[in-house]
Amino acid sequence: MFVDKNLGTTKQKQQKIDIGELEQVQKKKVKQNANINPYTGNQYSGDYYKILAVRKQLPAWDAKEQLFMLMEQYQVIVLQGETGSGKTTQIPQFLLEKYSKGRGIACTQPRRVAAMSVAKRVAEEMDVALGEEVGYSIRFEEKTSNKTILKYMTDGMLLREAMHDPKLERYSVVILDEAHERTLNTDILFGLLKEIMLKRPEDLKVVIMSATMDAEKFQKYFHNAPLLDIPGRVYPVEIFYTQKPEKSYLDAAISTTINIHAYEDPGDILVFLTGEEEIEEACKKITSEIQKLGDDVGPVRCVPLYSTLPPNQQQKIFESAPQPNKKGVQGRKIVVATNIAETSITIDGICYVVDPGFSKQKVYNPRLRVESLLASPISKASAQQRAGRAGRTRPGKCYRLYTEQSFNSELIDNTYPEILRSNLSSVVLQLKRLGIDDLVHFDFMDPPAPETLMRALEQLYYLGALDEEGNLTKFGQQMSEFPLDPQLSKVLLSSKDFYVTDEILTIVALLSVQQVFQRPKDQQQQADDARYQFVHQDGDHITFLNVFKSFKEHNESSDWCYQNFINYRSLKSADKIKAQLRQIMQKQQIPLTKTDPSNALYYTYIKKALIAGMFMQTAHLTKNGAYMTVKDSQIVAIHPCSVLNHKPEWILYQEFVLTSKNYLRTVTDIEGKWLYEMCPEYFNPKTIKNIETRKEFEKIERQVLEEQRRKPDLLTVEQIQRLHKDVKSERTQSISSSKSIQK
DNA sequence: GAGCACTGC
Repeated sequence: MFVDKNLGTTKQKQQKIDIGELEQVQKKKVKQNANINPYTGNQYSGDYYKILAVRKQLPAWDAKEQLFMLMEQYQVIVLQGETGSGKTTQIPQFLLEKYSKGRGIACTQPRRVAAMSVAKRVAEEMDVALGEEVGYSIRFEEKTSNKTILKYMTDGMLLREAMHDPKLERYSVVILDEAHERTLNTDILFGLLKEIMLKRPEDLKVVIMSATMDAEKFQKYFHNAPLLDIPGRVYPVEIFYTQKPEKSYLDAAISTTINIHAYEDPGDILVFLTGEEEIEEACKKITSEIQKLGDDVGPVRCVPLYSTLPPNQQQKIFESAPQPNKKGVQGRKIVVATNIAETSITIDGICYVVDPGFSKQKVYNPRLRVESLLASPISKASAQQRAGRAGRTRPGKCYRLYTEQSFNSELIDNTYPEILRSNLSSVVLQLKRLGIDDLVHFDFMDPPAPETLMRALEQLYYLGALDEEGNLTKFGQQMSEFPLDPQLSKVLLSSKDFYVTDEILTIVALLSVQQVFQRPKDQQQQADDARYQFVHQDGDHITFLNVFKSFKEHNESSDWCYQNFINYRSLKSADKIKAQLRQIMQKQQIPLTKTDPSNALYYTYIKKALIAGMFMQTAHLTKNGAYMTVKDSQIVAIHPCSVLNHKPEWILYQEFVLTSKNYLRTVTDIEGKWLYEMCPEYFNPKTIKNIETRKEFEKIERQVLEEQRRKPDLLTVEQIQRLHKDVKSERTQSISSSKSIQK
């Protein structure tokens, strides 16, 4: 039972006692009749005993007594177990026997599917209905009830809960699973739980569960917590290295794969590459090269696997190897995948792994405020994980396309945790919201660079989420309620001042999903033609809005999407996100306001609302025809995928991508004057490095001052309000604050 | 006229 934190103390005590008594009664019952499920009071089904017999074979069962012993003595323990040990399914069930008095047990997972599928499995094992005693909680789907005592959830979800239940009082045990993955959310939870444990020494236990690497680091971080080691159940994997470094890992991967196919025993192959383009090329080459070998080698089914592949194509990796050829030579399945096959998707029957040693990784440059993707060498832990994929069903082999020496001396032990590779404005806002004021002294397992934290604080200050002292403002608190980048939260909260909440909800939702437009390689022209009908000359943001409106007019038809090269899944998910965001707006009593699309200023309002949050991401066209970002003076170009076919003097951009050049992706035509009017402090000409841009702002400054002298009361937001006499005028906080800035 | 690893609220 998850205790509602709003319950009065007496009531809470009362409830706990009741449950305690209930358990006593249940225990007696169990003694009387071992066939009764203590959680439901029903008789166990036949399946229960069958599953129980299998469960008892899992290595986790041998550790049960030791687990209880350690839990008795310590508040936090580290549990290390390989795949196949049963830790994710069994440990939480063991803990239910002792630690669910009056409160629940939470077990976090980095991914939604894992939370869902594990919950389903455990409900079966416990012989209860999913969503009753055992449930799960992920974004858009809460499958729990007031009976739920064990809840699997995404780490992000637990963090959300912490915002409204700062001591996580609903839980008696919190288990952080897959801790070695070091997701952003898990890392924040580490620090948070460390603080909460101090406040709840008697009634909170914490279990950190991880694969083999890193256990020592976790132990040390949690005040030398004890380690419980559970052996895995995996088959040995033989590792091979190359004698010399390879010139091209792609070529080497292809030829190694062909050699395995030609000379090794039957068994499927998994090849790791870095991205879509490489994977498609490799699949094509492998297939054609093997065909050239004729009937002496077996037929192959070579399938690509990456996340942006549509689900029906992803399913192909589960199809079996082709039938033997006419000479009777066995067929083989070859999966060529990104890192998605390292953690997220498990394919049975893989016996050979080809590991070139690279993956695309996010890197963050705080000085340029740019996140980019870079193909980089993997870590030892990652290489180990990849090799392990060959030993899930029988002994396997792993071919590493680098030398043993480079494995030992060049690969780092563990991939840098995400928190060291990301823009942290969202994280900082969350921490502030969780009541952590002193970020510099917050106990991060790996503290981010001070410059990254400074950048985040600075950005949040400019957005109005923090005051001069770095304290969370009321506005910042509102921003933190949204599952969005702080900049987009600001856009959304500002949209009501410009009477375009619905339009902005749509745009923000679409910006949160990937790939609105499809552009298959063999139909690029058709895709571009189809896209043309949605194009709005002001740019990509409003073009997105047009797509969504059209999608709705066509009753969310998937056929219509297919015919128009629109990603149906993305739009459906944007629709869900939009509903969730609208709900959060309503919950915070932000008025939903609107403008008639025929109003001459309709698009101006939309663009001004975008500027309200995105003003830090703007660029100015210089005389030589190149764009320069307004504040950092970086030379940039509009990405060719943008619908903008002219070069406006000022643009707002959503994303800065560093590939062959500095590109701005998702771009909209704006006016320099609006920038100055809306954020005069930020665009004060004295702060602008580039001379041309500075001179422009000086011109604008003079112009605006002149206008204000003539009509001292004229304010942008008020102008708008006058046009909306029908809408009840409401002096909100942000209107008055933008007024005070302008004076 | 270029190209998006993977998650998540």
